[in-house]
Amino acid sequence: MSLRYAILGLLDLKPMTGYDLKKTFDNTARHFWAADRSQIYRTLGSLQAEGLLDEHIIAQRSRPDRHEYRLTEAGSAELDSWLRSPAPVELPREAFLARIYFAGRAEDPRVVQRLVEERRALIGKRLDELRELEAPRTTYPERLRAMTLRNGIVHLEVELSWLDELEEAL
Amino acid sequence: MSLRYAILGLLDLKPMTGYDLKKTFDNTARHFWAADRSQIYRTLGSLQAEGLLDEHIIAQRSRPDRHEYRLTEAGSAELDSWLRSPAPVELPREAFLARIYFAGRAEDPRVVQRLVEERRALIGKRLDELRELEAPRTTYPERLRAMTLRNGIVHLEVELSWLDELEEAL
DNA sequence: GTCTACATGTAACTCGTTACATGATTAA
DNA sequence: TTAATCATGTAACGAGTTACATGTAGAC
Repeated sequence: MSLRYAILGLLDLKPMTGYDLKKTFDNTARHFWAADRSQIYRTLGSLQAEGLLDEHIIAQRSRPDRHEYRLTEAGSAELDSWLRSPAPVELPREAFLARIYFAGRAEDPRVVQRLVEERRALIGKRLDELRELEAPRTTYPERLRAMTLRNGIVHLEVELSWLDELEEAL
Repeated sequence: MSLRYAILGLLDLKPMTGYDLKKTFDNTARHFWAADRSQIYRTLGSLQAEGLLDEHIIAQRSRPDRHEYRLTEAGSAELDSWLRSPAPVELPREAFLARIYFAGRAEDPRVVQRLVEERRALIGKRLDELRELEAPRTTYPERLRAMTLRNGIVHLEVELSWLDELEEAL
């Protein structure tokens, strides 16, 4: 359950509302974590119930109130201990590779060709998106964040060259 | 829900029991799909209820009966239509990258160093495991399957070189 | 007049994980 | 005698998705 920690981490950078968090995930953290709005609100509720976040409500005219959250001391300690704990092994679940693995039963090679073309377009689009996220890398935290983006980029690049290899191998 | 289709795909290659499927996922499909035993049994039940699988029970002496499943016509058609349908976009959830992204708040650089070392060991081990799965690539279906393995290998390799880059960048 | 941004959430469902439960055979 | 392999599953929980529900302000 890393969404908890991703939220703590983002709120450590800057106090925010659920709405702001959703935008931040979509805009600047999308290369390593996808978060659903409904799950963000739910998780904010439980983090607050555990005393890891403080909420304060800011009234606005002609707009819904902002419910802004910030880390408590306990939240900050929880984030630290997570950072120092070993990262769990991720288990692969790649629906695209699953299709390729089983595509041999379709004798028509166009089945694979279509999958490959769709994939190439999708990956290319993602690559463009990530390249637009380029951020400064002067301070240490900035360099770390930039390197996670670099991670996404190198994986997408290698995926594209693997797609070329796949087409040649057929 | 691709586990359904991964199971249909594997049973198309060869009729099997839940137990056999678990071994097959762990031994030969682990580079693209991780499957849990309890979920395999549950999914076999629902696929059979939908008429996509036939079960036949083989009695054994001094061992539990084998419940062997094979594709029905409907199951075979379902697998085909999945192969031809566009693959959904995968949403990233990388707990390791999340740690790196937020690790800047720990001023001690050893926090990152330890994460990197653990990661390098883990990725290296996975790479060795995948390299041992090397399979024939003479027929068309074999070549496709071999290429999915190749996909796992190139991603692990690029991850290792990114780890080097990360250490240098700090 | 239509779309986007702002801002909140709940309910129901599906998918995946962990823990529980059983028991014989064979190889080291 | 201990561990691995064979073989079945259920119950409860946790994580993630989809659909539902509401309303204003400002830009084009």
